[in-house]
Amino acid sequence: MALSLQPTNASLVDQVEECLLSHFKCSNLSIGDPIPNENTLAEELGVARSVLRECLSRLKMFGMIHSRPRKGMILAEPTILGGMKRVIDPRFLKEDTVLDLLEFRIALEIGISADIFEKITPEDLKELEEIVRIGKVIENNEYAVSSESSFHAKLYEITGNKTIAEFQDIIHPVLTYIKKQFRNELSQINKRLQAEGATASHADLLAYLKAGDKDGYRNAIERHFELYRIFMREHSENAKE
Amino acid sequence: MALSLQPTNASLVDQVEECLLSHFKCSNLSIGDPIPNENTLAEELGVARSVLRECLSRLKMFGMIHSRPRKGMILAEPTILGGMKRVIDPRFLKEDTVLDLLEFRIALEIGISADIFEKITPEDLKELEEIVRIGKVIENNEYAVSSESSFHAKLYEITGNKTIAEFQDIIHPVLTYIKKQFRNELSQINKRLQAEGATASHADLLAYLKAGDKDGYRNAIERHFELYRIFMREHSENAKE
DNA sequence: GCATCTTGATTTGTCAGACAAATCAGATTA
DNA sequence: TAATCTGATTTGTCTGACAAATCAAGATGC
Repeated sequence: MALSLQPTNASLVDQVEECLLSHFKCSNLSIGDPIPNENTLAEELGVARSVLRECLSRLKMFGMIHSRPRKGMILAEPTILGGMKRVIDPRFLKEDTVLDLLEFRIALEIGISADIFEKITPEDLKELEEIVRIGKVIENNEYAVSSESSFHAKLYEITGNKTIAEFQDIIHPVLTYIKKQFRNELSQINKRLQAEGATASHADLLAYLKAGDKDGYRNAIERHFELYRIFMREHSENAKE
Repeated sequence: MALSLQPTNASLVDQVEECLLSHFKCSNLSIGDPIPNENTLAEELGVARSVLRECLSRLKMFGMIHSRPRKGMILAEPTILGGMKRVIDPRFLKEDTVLDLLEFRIALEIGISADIFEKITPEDLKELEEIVRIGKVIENNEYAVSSESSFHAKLYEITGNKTIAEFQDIIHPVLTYIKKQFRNELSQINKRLQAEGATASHADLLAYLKAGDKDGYRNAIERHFELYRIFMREHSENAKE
């Protein structure tokens, strides 16, 4: 084991982090393998245990290292979005970033259309029907928000892709924030769209899913999000002035 | 300021992290605002400075806190994907996760089609042309990989969405890993697809972009990734057996 | 001989205190 | 008034200590 820090002007913790990560990458360690104890690592790196522990603490945040007293530390699979979850909060982010995330999320949901059609089962359709049914019953109610989110969460779940599903879950607070923060603008645009008959409800989406109409669905899901697309366009134009 | 830790069985650092984050969320602090110095914070939380520093170190990793000697610490906007960047490496991840990321990335790129058509400029088209031209010249060369990635990076850039562009950048090593790791399977599938004429090259995609043919582009981009879709399908079927 | 208990060692988790380096504010001096 | 010096403050790093948990092995009792 050759752990040596590159001389930079970065803090020791940053250097140690980089060194440890690259060491783990190169040393063919796999998940579950034990790693040396803190004193050994600190000594080999030539830093104090406190510095090493700050670095280990970062890695533990990602689930990349598990530690138990006396048992020592082992490598584990990092939860890719685990760290992100902590800092994604509209209160921490600039408006630009929040809108970027909205666009990100919409693009992702449109992009999974093909995956959905490939993997959807009759059971999934039943669940979606139930969600839509409940959503209609409690329309204009506070619970409509929960129905809204369960519908989309279910779509993500159908892909069978844990990372995508987790992403949708993490980004959820951003969406509720946007809906609340820009309620007036959104509602105005929505009225215009509904007057034109250019909207697509969950029921419409479900109908295309049941019919197996992939192209129909794809157009509908784009219409479903057209509200936000227009909002973002108008909002960025207003911001320019 | 009322910083109190909830009694749990989590480590002190985890508790402090949660407490600090929720405190920052609730206390209407905005970007650039100074936060108390380490000794004060540690005292108010009732923990040692080392524990607090482990927590601050985590937050610094996300760029959420900037600190300079003597000047103290200030709040900053976290870089959402900053932490992710460090741990996304195929060597750390299980195969399932790597394939999830591939699917994630493909879905995202398909999903941004509408955004691209909305925002693309003549200059963008010129750049894409140049990238495609270079890619053809050096076909079957090691530099083809670099052309491949610049083409897609450019597409992401056109969206004007920093978060999406950064995501593409971060996930890039995963793709090169997959191409290398599953070269044989991919090449077999590719031959079959090319025999059927079911592929779509960068030149094809560019042609649709230049023609402003949105539907054509969308179909082409799906064909462009069909190779990976088939691979994932076959791979997961093989894994079942 | 076997099961149980005790003891000691190891490792992480937490704490306390110290000093260096950088930087700022204010006093001092030319 | 301008430049310099001094001291204080804050982060960055180091050292040492102890508690708690756990495991291994030896000791003890039957």
